[in-house]
Amino acid sequence: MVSMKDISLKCGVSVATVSKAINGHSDIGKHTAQHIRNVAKEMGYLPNAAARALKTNRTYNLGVLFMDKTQSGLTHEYFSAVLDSFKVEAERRGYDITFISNNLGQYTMSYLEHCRSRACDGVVIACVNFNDPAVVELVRSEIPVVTIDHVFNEKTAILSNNVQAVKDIVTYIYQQGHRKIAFIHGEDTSVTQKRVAGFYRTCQELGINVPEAYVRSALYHDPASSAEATRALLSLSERPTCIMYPDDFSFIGGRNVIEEMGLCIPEDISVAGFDGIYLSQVLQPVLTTVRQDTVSLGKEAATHLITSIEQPQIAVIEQVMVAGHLLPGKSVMKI
Amino acid sequence: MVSMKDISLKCGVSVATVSKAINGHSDIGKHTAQHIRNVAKEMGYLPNAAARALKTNRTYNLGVLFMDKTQSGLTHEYFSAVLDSFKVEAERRGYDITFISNNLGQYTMSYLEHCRSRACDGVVIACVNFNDPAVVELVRSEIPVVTIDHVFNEKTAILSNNVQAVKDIVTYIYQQGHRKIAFIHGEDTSVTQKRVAGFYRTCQELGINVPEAYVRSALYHDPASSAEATRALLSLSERPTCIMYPDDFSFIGGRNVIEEMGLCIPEDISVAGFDGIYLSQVLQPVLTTVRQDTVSLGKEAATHLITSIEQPQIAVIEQVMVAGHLLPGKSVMKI
DNA sequence: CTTGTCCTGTAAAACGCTTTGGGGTATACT
DNA sequence: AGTATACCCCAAAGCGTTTTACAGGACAAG
Repeated sequence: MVSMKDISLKCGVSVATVSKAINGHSDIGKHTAQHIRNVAKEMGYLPNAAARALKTNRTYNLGVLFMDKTQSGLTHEYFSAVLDSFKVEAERRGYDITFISNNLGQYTMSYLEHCRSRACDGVVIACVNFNDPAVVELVRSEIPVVTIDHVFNEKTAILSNNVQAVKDIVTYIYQQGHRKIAFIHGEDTSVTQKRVAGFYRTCQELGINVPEAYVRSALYHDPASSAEATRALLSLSERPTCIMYPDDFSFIGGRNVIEEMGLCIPEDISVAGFDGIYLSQVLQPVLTTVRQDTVSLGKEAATHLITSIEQPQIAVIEQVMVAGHLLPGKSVMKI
Repeated sequence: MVSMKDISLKCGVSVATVSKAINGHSDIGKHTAQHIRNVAKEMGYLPNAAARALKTNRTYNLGVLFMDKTQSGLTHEYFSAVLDSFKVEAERRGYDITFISNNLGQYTMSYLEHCRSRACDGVVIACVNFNDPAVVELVRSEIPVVTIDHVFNEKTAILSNNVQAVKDIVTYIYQQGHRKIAFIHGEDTSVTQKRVAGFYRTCQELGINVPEAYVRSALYHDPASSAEATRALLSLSERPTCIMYPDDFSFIGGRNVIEEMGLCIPEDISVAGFDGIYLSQVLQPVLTTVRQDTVSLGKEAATHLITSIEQPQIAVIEQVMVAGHLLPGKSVMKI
């Protein structure tokens, strides 16, 4: 590996000069600086990230804490999409990303310790159990953090506007003429709470009565539990005319039950999903759902994190709302 | 951040001694070593990865090159699953993982340059265009590399046994009594070639005649193209009794067409997928498919990569086959 | 001619760690 | 007692950068 020393030798200048030339400091003559840069490129010079990090305490490395109960936030399409967008923006700004975990080799280290040992410049947290003490420790630390879909008072949060999204889709369903709308929600998280609240409030605003039996609990990303909830809803004496699912994927479970009972979507029963994943748009009929803007979520997260790293003075703790986007589909019938 | 120097001061020994004690070198007295380790833990010491890397030229960082045409290998369930398993094994062995891309900030650097600048100890490559000169450059470099689902002569490859997998599922379909089996394959890649070859060979071994019209081309992960292929197959004068799809997800497109034509799976037409993703197992009827063992693929990749890093003398360039696993499902009818 | 100022460039220290090459001290062996 | 042998431990160099403090020269102003 060619180092600054090699360049300095070839150019007949000191390493200090090389460093400054490469980093564009102003106290090196234009001519010399350009020459040094040319030679550097020619020799295939690459900055040694470790050395730079050691000296400056900046690694240009962002930590990513992504994990769900099954230990794999990665296989969840919504989160992979957010992560992917985060990655793109981070790289555009010159940052690499590294996964944070709590066990490296024989060591068992906390998330915070892992970040510190790798000297991450900042961390994005999503898709984890936000009550985990190890997560809380990280959030309370001195390391810049942004969270996705969860608010901690001390750090910036990027939030999908779940309340608005639910409102939009419920309103749409209402406009299609539905008055008996059932809502299957996921397990208890802050996101779920927002959605449930949004559902009740919107119904109230629209003057829809919501029988207790119309609101049921299931699990995210788990068609089986949604299937069960669907079965319960369809066996009510007063059936809903439209069922909303925790997410597009879970809907598959509901769909199975509906077909099993010989009912047709949307003629006999209307349905709606949440997330707007690829799958939802290739189903027949196309699922009515609301797309979470994963691209913006990831990008906003990266932007805010990097700002709070590079310009701590202007960085503000805030909650950034990212709007969803209704995808009408064909699964809610006009009645 | 507490450093070895702080510990050395507190313990009244030299930093050299601290380093050796912490790294378990044998030439430090048992008693002293233990004491130093205790103090280190007590003071919350964490090794500085950058300093260590600078000195030893080992970062305990593995590069991951994952990307498809849409710039996001991440949102592809098969690859995310492989990556996730890779990550788990790498972390267990004490390695972090970092994504490799070709643009960091204003710099545009090749993959190889990126790896070198970050001093990755090794790289795993999957889900990319293996003809890309930048990828080839990386593969030909001095950096340890393993590839997934593609063979380069100079590096170890981890391969899902596509030939065997196709053979297994075709044989199963045959045993269910089918003789008119159609095969929709994905775009032309080495994986596709293996599968197509496996299909033809198995059919030949079983004595099945395969009309040219029964083998059709579509795209991976693209229900629309599979839908089209399905339409073509179903409009043949001599319809196949079973259709095999490029992957489980694409099958959704075929399924739509089949339902649209008022046909039932599997009574009127049998179908089979490939991959064994979660979705395939929650569809009704459960899809007959072959699960690619993503966990083993990721784990093997990590294991081989780390071995070739840590024990270059015993590491051998080889092709590791990972067997698939038939999931019979209910979508192929006994006839 | 002196002083001050700008402009370029340099020397050297420091970041935190690992490792080489001894150097003491105690124990064992002649 | 003298010498060899372990056994512990240390000093210092060096990994590739960045940065501070400063030096030399040119030039303008006084």
